[in-house]
Amino acid sequence: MAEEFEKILEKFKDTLKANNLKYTKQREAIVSFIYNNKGHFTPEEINDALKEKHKDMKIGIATIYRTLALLEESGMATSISFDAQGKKYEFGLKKHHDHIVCSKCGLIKEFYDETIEQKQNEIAKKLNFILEDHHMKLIGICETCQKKRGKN
Amino acid sequence: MAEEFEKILEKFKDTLKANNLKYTKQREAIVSFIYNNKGHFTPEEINDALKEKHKDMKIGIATIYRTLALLEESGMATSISFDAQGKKYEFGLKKHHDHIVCSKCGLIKEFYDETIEQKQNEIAKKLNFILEDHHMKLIGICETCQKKRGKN
DNA sequence: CTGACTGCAAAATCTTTGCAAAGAC
DNA sequence: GTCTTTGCAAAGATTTTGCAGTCAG
Repeated sequence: MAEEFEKILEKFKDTLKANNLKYTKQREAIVSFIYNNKGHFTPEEINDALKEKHKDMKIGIATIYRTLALLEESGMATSISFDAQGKKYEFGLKKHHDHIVCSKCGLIKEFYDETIEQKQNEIAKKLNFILEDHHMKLIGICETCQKKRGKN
Repeated sequence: MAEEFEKILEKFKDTLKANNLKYTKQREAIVSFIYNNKGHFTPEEINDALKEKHKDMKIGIATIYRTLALLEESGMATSISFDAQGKKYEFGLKKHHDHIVCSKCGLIKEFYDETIEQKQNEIAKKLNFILEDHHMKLIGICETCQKKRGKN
């Protein structure tokens, strides 16, 4: 696992170098945070977490946005808005997966289904699209919220 | 088709009545626009279109937002953000469907696939969620953009 | 009439940008 | 040294809210 992160970092450095960009503490911290906290964050959450974690390092929300945009452009992270209002994104370095979100508590779980992936390809072909990517989000009520129903 | 719209309007009026809300020109115009222009709009696009279409009627962006929220709450319309940055929503009164979006020109096509729908139910069950809804978005390059590749 | 609705403009959010200082190479 | 990055604060963009007048029931 540790070596996987090394590979990620290498790829990140290569991308930077290839584009005449610089490797900075802040950028490393952001990539590292995203990698090590596989989850779903808003830019602000990342900002707060890094401020907390690296008290010595200066970090600003603008840098988060800029780095996130950079990562997304280079395909190393993806953003998905889970809620039209809430503006919650996912930035992840993981391999492909889809999401199911609890409409009560916001819990997000991930899954992967081969059948669906194949079907998606068929559909794209039928509609004459070259498929590049996809996002799927299921919305439901999670186990916990089913039990304590009546609340929220 | 015309009678379908009548039914929609009836349902809308019923919902309003049931909640002690009023049936106004503005609300009708918005519902009507959404119904008759089955497509994908930003609130601002709806606002502009209505200003253009009903020059006599006053309409403000706040009303659009308020009505859209109302429609969404009552399940008569849904919003999906197609782009984390772009904040583009869909508000539709149609029956369920999913989307494929062209990454070059933004063209949106719709589709429906029974196999995927079934799989989604299975997945939700396996993860102990009660499935309520889902959104799926495929991203690719449409036929037109494939032909004029090199551009953007 | 009464209470909900509307437009407007101001406020609240969220994201991007300009700029001078700091840092990577 | 040179050119990119950074943080900050200001600017933009998007969405929500407060309010007094207007309108539906």
